[in-house]
Formats: sequence, C-alpha cells, structure tokens
Amino acid sequence: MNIGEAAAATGVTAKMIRHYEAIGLIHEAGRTGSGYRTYGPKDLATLTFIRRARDLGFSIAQIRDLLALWQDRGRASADVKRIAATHIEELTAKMRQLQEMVMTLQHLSANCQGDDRPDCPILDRLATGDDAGGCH
Amino acid sequence: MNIGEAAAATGVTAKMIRHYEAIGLIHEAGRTGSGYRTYGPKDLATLTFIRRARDLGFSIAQIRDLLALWQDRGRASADVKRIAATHIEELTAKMRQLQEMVMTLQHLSANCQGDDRPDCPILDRLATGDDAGGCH
DNA sequence: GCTTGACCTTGACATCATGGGAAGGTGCAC
DNA sequence: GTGCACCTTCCCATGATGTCAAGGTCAAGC
Repeated sequence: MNIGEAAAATGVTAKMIRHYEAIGLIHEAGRTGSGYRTYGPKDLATLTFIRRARDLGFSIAQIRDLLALWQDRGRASADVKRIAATHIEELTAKMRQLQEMVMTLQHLSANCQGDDRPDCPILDRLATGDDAGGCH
Repeated sequence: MNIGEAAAATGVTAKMIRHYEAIGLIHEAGRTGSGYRTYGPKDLATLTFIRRARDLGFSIAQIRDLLALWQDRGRASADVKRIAATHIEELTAKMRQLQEMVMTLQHLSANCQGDDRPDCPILDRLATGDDAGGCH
C-alpha cells in the first residue's frame, strides 16, 4: 500500500503522513525499490489512531505520549487519564476565553444600532475602553 | 516617545509594533535623527485600539477593517456590526467544536479506571473508534 | 515500445500572530 | 569615557497544515 492509499484509508493526508515521519511521530515507512513509501495494517492503525487523537484536539506532543502508552502493554491507565485530564483543562480554558469574548461582543453588538449612522459602541469600546451600555 | 515606552503604554510589545508597521496595519512611525521610531498620542490610541481588538479575538484582517471604519467619519455602524457578527459566529463555531471534544473526552475519561492496569477506554476509542461505555 | 495521466519523491515557501536572538548603533547617567 | 539599557534590522522558530514546483515512476491504452 503506498502513501496515497494509506492517506485515503486513514483520513490523514499524504502530506501529513510524510510530516509525521519527518518529526519522528511515526516510524520511517518501508520503501519499494524505486523509493515509494509502503504501509501495512499496523501502520494504518497508527495513522488512524493519530487522526482520531487530532480530531479530539490533542497536540502532537500529547499524541506522541499517547502512542507510547498505547504501545506499552505494561502501561497504567492512570497515565492516559492524566493526559486526557490535562487536555480537557486546556480545552475548557480556551472555551472560557472564547465565551468571554463572545459575551462582550454580543453585549456591544446589542447596543449597536447597525444603521447608516457612524455612532457605534463597538468602536467606542475599542477606542476608549469604556462601555456605553455598561451594566455593572 | 520611543517604541519601548509606547509598548509599555499600550500593552503591545515593541516586537509587534514593528510587525504591525511592516505589514501596513499602522502607518510608518516617525523617526528621530538617529533612526529611533517615535510615537505620539494618536499612535498610542491606535495601538491601544488594536490591542483591545486582539483581546476580543479579532484577526489582523478584521482589525484592518475596523481601523478603517474607525477612521472613517462617514461610516455606517452596520458595517462594524457586521464584522462583529461574523466574528461572533466564528468564535461560537470554535466553541462548539471544543465543546464536542470536551464532552467526548469527559465521557471516555469517566469510564477509565485511572489505576495501574493497562485497560483504558480512551486508548480503545483512539485505536478502534469504538466506545466501550457507549450510551446511544 | 511509446505516450499519457495519475501518482510518487523532495524541497521550498505560506499561513497566523508571536517570540527569541544575534550583531551592531544610540542615549544617558555616573 | 565607560557601562547599561535601549534601539535598529534581519533571521529563525513555533504548530499543523496547505500549495506549488520540478522531477521520477507506474500502469494502462495504443
């Protein structure tokens, strides 16, 4: 199986497969006589694992650790759970940040007429830091 | 006022001030005879505006537009509101993504013993796509 | 056997906003 | 006149991914 087929089978682009190999996230693929990379079932499983982890937002560094644990039969599930917990915290922290931005923007937007006139509490807020429709 | 003072006064690093100038987000700063950049009150206001917009998660491209509107006395507040609305949508879309990740991870994590044993639904999910503690 | 088109190879560069550092010039206080 | 803090430009790095270019390879059709 060459890289294009592996990409189609796992949902990881050929480009990223090469990249993951270059940064040492996955082993170097086998090669045909003419230099084409070849992939077996084990490689596909690893790539699929990586894609699922990326879909859950894990960083490459975290995936590196997860892969190591996955391949370690003597692992403790506590180690995996800790990585997940850390990641959940990172995600919720980001969510809170976004939430704050959204709430501020919605508040400002609600006070903006959105008409032909130039007066705009959104710009006022950015320019002065003051909130015309302040509520506390 | 030179770049270091401007940075301290606005909360934008000197590095970023130079960068914003290089990409044309702000006008080229005046220079002293020896080449030091100089900043006046107007420049500080612009930089502060940019920092507040960044704090609200606006992209440089969006800030470019906001700055143009800010400096356009004939603007329609509707234009500003539209940019904000677009941005709110982007932010909420990201939040939804994060939310989904978090929910999945919390679910998997809840089913993980987190002890010395290797069995782990988190790894199982990444490896097989199956959910041991499936609920639907 | 030759052409064609799809695929592979490496490598360089772009994104986005930001940080780090090197090498050298400037300003000011002691 | 020395030292230190600041300034200048320029280059490189991040993280994950995309794009493009120039060239090699494979398989099918003629």
